[in-house]
Amino acid sequence: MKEIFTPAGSVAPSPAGSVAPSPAGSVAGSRYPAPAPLAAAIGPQGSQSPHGSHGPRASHGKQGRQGSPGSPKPPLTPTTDAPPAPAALAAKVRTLAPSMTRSMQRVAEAVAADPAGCAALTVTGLAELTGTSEATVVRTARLLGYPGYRDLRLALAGLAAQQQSGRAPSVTADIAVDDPIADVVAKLAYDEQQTLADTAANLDTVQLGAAVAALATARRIDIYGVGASGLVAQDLGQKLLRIGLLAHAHSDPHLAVTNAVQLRSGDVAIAITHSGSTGDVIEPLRAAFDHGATTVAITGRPDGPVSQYADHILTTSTARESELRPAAMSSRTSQLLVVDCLFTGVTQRTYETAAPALAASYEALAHRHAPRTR
Amino acid sequence: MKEIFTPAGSVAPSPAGSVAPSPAGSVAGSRYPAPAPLAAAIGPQGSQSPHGSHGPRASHGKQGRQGSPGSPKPPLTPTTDAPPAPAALAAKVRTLAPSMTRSMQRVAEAVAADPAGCAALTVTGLAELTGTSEATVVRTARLLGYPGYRDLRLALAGLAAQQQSGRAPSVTADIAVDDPIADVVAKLAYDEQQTLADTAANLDTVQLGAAVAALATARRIDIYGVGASGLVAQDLGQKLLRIGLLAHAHSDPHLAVTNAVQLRSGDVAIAITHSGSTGDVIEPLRAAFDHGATTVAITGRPDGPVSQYADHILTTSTARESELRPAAMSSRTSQLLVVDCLFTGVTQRTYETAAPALAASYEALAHRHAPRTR
DNA sequence: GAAGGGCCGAAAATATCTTTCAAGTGTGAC
DNA sequence: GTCACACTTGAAAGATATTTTCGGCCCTTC
Repeated sequence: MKEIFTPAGSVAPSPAGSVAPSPAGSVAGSRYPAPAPLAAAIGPQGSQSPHGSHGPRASHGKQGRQGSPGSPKPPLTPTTDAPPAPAALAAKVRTLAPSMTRSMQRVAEAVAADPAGCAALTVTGLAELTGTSEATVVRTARLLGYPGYRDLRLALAGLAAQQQSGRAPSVTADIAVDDPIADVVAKLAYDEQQTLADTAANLDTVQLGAAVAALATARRIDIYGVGASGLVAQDLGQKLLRIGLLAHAHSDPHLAVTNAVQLRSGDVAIAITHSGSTGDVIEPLRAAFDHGATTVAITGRPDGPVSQYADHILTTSTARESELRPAAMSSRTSQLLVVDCLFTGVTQRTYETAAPALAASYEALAHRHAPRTR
Repeated sequence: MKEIFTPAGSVAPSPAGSVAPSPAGSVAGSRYPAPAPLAAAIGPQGSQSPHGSHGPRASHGKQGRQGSPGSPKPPLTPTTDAPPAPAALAAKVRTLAPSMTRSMQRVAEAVAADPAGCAALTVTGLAELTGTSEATVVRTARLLGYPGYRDLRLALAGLAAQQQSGRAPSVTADIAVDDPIADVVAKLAYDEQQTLADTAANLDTVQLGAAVAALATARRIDIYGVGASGLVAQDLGQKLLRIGLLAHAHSDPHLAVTNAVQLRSGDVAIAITHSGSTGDVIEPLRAAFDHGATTVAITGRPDGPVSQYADHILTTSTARESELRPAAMSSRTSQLLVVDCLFTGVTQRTYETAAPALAASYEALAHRHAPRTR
């Protein structure tokens, strides 16, 4: 049942077809036959939205009324320019201000000054705030080119979201001791995103491809890592085991070395070390290297000692660190991305055997979860 | 419900009086004190939700025992749906999807697939499009954390505007078996970045703060996790140990339970499980809960069984998954971010002791690195 | 100073959203 | 296999919000 959502993205393009099996879907369209050209032009998102299907942005059935030529009502609505106000709302307010009455100006002013705040208000609320009436608010919305206040409000919400997202990257500062917890979350997330981007940008895909090729055909795989990198090593080991490869992550340096000397050509050894100079990891890699195994280093210091014994070097990124943000944090993020790339690449290469293995391991775990609660 | 706007209205200082006097000229809105009060007014709207509809359902098994001592937060509802989602709506849909009914899933799917299009629809229109009823649409909006459909629609409009504004996450295609390795790297990195953003956006900072407070003063900390989550548990354990806390990550369920019964008030137990229903993790948490320890759950299913025994629930994000991108991958990324936040928060709180401890552990490792080659 | 035109807001009318309630549906117990 | 139960669902009633109507007031013009 959950799989409904996995393909959601792909199914999306045809909402009417996939989502609404019932013929009722057409009702909306039939009820509001032909939105006046004005409405079509006004639709805030209407122009870009690829979903022409539910075009019936059924705001009001009487839209057609406005289209009637020679409407008795004087030029309340300047049908001349009615483009949706995307972000140029403030400019539009200024442009149209002269043609506005006093009350309308008050409304327009409030809207331009605080889109986000106004978006949270109902027509009554905005009327009270500006000391005017609902009717005036609606008139202002019309003047600004929207069918009604409802649509203006929607546009306002969009504008507010844009504005807010614009000043999002203001949290790039370092984490301070007295940062509120919300800032900590934002900064950590931002930093890790940055680390990921850096890593992806700097990762040598040729080296990666070579490492993947070696892993895919390896008879046996040993992975070395200690400390924080040890967990990454175990993560990789777990993953490779799941797709049927004979992988083992060593955290004990002595055992790692004694196992490394068993390796030979056709085997693969992977060392994970951020500093590139962790003796406990280099030693087993060297042993493996000397015995003819293909060796891979995942390190943040490609110029470090570990590279001497590595056939393929995968570079992880080094983010700025601080007292409240130890290097282990970003290096781990970076290493895990590399590990994921390795795993995915190998899975691709060995899809015939990996897919069933993955399915089997998933199956095997199912019974360990208590029955769903819903 | 009308009282929502009363604050806004009353806060606005004598609307007619202050706003009216100057009829002419500049549209400058500096005069309006509106922004702050208005923005503030949005908050209550969400949390205050007049109808305690969620309340009865999720009566978690906490017998009156509230959070840890010194927890600064008032007795708020234990449910996590406090904030009106910003832009992480797709993630929220994924997280909550399993707990939805079929009809609600259809609605959620439509919303996630085409925010812009749905924002243009009334509740009736969306109901017809998805072949459901208005009631279902409203229920879905509630489940997603909004007071009603109206607010969901507003958020949708904002989301649509953001997407269109540029940073459109267009290339969200799934990883295919025949993707070149460079694409794999790019897609994985992008997905993980997305996961981080989602997690950060949906993380309940109140719960997080409470968990941090509990950890900072804990006499002893036990962490439970198996499988992929086991590595995350160990990561957290390692980190906390480094700043001088008595933390231990258990991967053996039996030992975990036998240790859990040793815990008592003032201790903290943390369970990490993506599914929220991993028996091997729930059992020790329950034992700890029953013995009076403060319990924390880090899970992707806040409505899962594990939450019954959790004083504080930290929700991780659920990214879309596929054959080449197992759930374990994104859940791990998300969990690690939460863990990092916990760690950093605790470090802040215990800076006096944590800083020297960190320095000492760094020092202790120095000699294990071979001399740099640079 | 009076007449006319247009702005404005109160309230009615309409649309939209929310809640209630009873029927339908699947599930598990016996 | 049948029954009872709980849950889901949509239709319709009820509440709110938006739009329209209409008449009073102010300002301009002669």
